[in-house]
Amino acid sequence: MTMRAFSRSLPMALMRARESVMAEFRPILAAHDITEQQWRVLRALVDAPGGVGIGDLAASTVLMGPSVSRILVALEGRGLIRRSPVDHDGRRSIVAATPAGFELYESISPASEDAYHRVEERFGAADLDQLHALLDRLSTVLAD
Amino acid sequence: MTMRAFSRSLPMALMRARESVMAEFRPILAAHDITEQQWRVLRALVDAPGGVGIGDLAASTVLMGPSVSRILVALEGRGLIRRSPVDHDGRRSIVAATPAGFELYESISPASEDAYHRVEERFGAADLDQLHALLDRLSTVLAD
DNA sequence: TATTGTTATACTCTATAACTATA
DNA sequence: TATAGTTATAGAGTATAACAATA
Repeated sequence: MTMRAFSRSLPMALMRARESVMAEFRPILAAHDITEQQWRVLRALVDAPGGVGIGDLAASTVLMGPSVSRILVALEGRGLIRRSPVDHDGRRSIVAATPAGFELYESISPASEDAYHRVEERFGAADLDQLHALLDRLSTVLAD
Repeated sequence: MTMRAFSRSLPMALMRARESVMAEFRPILAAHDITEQQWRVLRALVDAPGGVGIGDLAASTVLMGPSVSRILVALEGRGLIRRSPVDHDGRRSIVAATPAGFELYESISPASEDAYHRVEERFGAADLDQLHALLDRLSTVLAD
């Protein structure tokens, strides 16, 4: 049985690719004093203007519950998000971006879009579509 | 200009895919009491039996220098790697896996190969090849 | 002076468990 | 009892700067 070379490691390939892409995005986030994980949360909230439950938020951002809790405290402290109680269930709460949160998102978004387009330009739009499709399917078939 | 949906984020897609794949590998590493990053280092060393410089090791494993330093201390403490001085340059050292390091690698490797084959089976060998090709090219075109 | 590698520091996230409040 | 979310804790990595040794 032939051993796969180190470079054929799928997790490594995915990580290297992610690192390469994030190198384009990281300076933008750093300039706005927001971590990658905080940005993931903010994006998820902007994408769901009606608000999201905290458990769902953790799942959609691929973050642990405790991490989400701490991130929400930080974002709340900056006035970027707010929590609302849920009727008939005092355990839950719904999180949503505040106007300031949307504003921060909008101020970061153009540079982020530019970075994405630079990637698209260098890599090719068709290949990028194909890559997205493959990645989504990989995540889907491996999900239990 | 249409906003890309949250789910179209390339870094997110790469991370989700990596998470899905790592879910297959993580229990194997945990069972051998080795972290993901330690495993990356060990694999890199097994892949380069002649040894590698520490700077090159950091680059090839996508780890920071200080992280590599600490990981090497840990692996050295378990007798899995050794350092050798480099002739004519007292600043450098070469790191290589010890027999115990190769042995640990060999004891983990079969389960790791199995996991990879399970992924291949569910995802399709041809698509996996194509994914690898796209990921490698993405990393290449974005490398400065 | 520049380079290789280690050490120091502050911050963040992971991962698990314990805990609180509610259902 | 089970669930949603927070808090506590231990461990590891990120990122940068400072440092020692050597070139």
